[in-house]
Amino acid sequence: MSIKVFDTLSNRMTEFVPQNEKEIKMYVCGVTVYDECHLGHARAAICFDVIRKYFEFKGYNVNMVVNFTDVDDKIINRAKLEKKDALEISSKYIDRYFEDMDKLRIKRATHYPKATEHISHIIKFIEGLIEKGFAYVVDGEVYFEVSKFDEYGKLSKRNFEDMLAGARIAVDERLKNPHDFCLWKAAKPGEIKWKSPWAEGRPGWHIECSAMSNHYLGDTLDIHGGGLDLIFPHHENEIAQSEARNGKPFVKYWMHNGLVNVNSEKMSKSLGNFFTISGLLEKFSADVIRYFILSNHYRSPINFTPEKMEELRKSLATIVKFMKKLMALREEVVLDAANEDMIKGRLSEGLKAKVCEFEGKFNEYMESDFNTAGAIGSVFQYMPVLSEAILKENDNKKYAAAYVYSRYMAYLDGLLAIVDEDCIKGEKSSNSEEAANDSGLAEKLIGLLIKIRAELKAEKNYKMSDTIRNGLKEIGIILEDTKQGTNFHIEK
RNA sequence: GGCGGCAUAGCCAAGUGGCUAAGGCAGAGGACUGCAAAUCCUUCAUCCUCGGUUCAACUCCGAGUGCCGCCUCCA
Repeated sequence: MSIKVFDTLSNRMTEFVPQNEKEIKMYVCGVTVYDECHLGHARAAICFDVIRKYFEFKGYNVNMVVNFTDVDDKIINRAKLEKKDALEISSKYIDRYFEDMDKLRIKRATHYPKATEHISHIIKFIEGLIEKGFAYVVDGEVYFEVSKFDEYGKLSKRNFEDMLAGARIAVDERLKNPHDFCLWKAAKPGEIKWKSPWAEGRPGWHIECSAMSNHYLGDTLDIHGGGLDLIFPHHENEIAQSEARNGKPFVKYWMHNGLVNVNSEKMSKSLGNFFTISGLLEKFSADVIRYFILSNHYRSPINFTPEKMEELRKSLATIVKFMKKLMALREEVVLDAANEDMIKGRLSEGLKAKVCEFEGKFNEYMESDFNTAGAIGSVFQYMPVLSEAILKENDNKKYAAAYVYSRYMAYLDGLLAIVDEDCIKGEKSSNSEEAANDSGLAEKLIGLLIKIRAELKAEKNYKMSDTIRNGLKEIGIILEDTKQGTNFHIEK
């Protein structure tokens, strides 16, 4: 089955066909590195991480480029404020970016180009635009002449009259048209600057993406991604620059992720409802944050509330418990390339058909414009179905469990990264018996209390045994009686 | 003012021109338990309003209402 993607330019769902059969050229707008990354950045990163991984899962080789805007007004302002060099600021936040993204289990892109490291490409690109008559020089600065590019507005679906009606742009008398945008900006005294055929200065915002995508991926990209809020003016301007210069379609498929709201309001610094990734990671695991993002369709707006996160945490715990159950059932059997045929040979056709059904459904959702929410739904749908099927396997239960475990993990860990295999293995040790052997003093004490309580229970002294259980609960230790004994876990 | 999007159970959230409208959380009932917890099983919607197209619409079209985003830097 082919993959269908929603393309912002044509405003339609279309079948995905890359230019080269097996290689995908993908460019996603990264961040301007003047501050910490927030939940909105996380959403874009997670969405395109999964999209990229899914293409790879389908056998494509993805050449993914994510840029850093490491010079612009905001960075310069911040540098002035902190009395530092602009590049000091940007490199600090680039480091922070990678810290956050690594924690969120974002697979590294193929390239992370920085604007400041491609000044010569940018200048060359601007020169090309001037030569072709799409750009003009004013006082050492260069502007793109929007009226020269007939298709300007095709991505954001606007025209000049509509845009002038909005009239919230400051009119610069030097410009031929108020919508002309800056390609090269002259430096003010003391600002970071580079030599150019015009005044000493720095590139405008939009030009870096055109120049760097061209440098790494060529004239036409298969996919260009970014947040919905970048459609205008950023992506509109990129199209104008790239198509004006190269005379070819810039992008085959434009993909835009929806924005994040907080308590139904737009998340923004001015409203103060702003969540940084590092701040969120103190309260919620990376798995839950990813699960939050992926349980909505990537193009829809998504609303963040702490209550919802709690709800999702419980929901995700259900999946984790299922995986732990499989882990126990499979005993020591681990499916790998060497034993896969042997294991499959032992399983009934019925079980294999159910797994196949699940995978078919999961993939059907993913192939339909990366519907992760639907795909996750199918994960839940098949948990009881597969549980039952495994129990029917009689002597081969452990092989059945190993098989299902490996199939589920391919999606949950490998693709969506909402369940961490290490976490499943690690949490196994919250068993009281193991805890008693543990060197931790607290755990030894809990083990002792559990032992005392077991004796009280044997004497039917429920009043005292409940006192112990309730007392532990008050300090966040939850006891659970099972046939094998009492387990405990610590409530976060 | 211009452009675009959304409206599905108590809440969150997929989806489809006709077949049982996924799934999660919460709730209800049951099993298990000394009682709990956890777990398992069962159960819980006719899809904003009004028109139209159609043999058939929640799904397509039109109007209305409501919410949201973009039009200025923004993932």
